[in-house]
Amino acid sequence: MTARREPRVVTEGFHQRVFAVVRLVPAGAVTTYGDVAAALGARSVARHVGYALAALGRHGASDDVPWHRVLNVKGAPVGDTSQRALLEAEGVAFDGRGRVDLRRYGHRFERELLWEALRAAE
DNA sequence: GGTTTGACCATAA
DNA sequence: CTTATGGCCAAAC
Repeated sequence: MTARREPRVVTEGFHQRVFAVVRLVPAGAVTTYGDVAAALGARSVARHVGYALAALGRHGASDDVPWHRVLNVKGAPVGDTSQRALLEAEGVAFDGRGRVDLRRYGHRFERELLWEALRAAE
């Protein structure tokens, strides 16, 4: 019989869910592409998180999404240089190499809130 | 409608 | 530290 497909993470509402997760990150905290992906169920979709956020600019629906709080796993901003200024304005400190201490500023997603946000995004 | 390009991460050598 | 590879796409050209 045909092989059973395991549930995918990147489904039709993927972009919406990425945005919903990013919205949970409060000012003064940061997260990473990998963490967002993990919150959605699979770390390997980190790339797709990037794709979704890149698409965000095209769509112009980034009003509610604090995209600047998303860093790469090294704790460094990706892309726009204004990202650093935005974070510093929220009280996030950068080290000499332009990196953020993720252990200090990294946001921990709570399951309850995550559920709620994801459910609302559907 | 094929080819190109793009906000990434973990792992191995 | 660097380089290479694999991993669930989707929009623009």
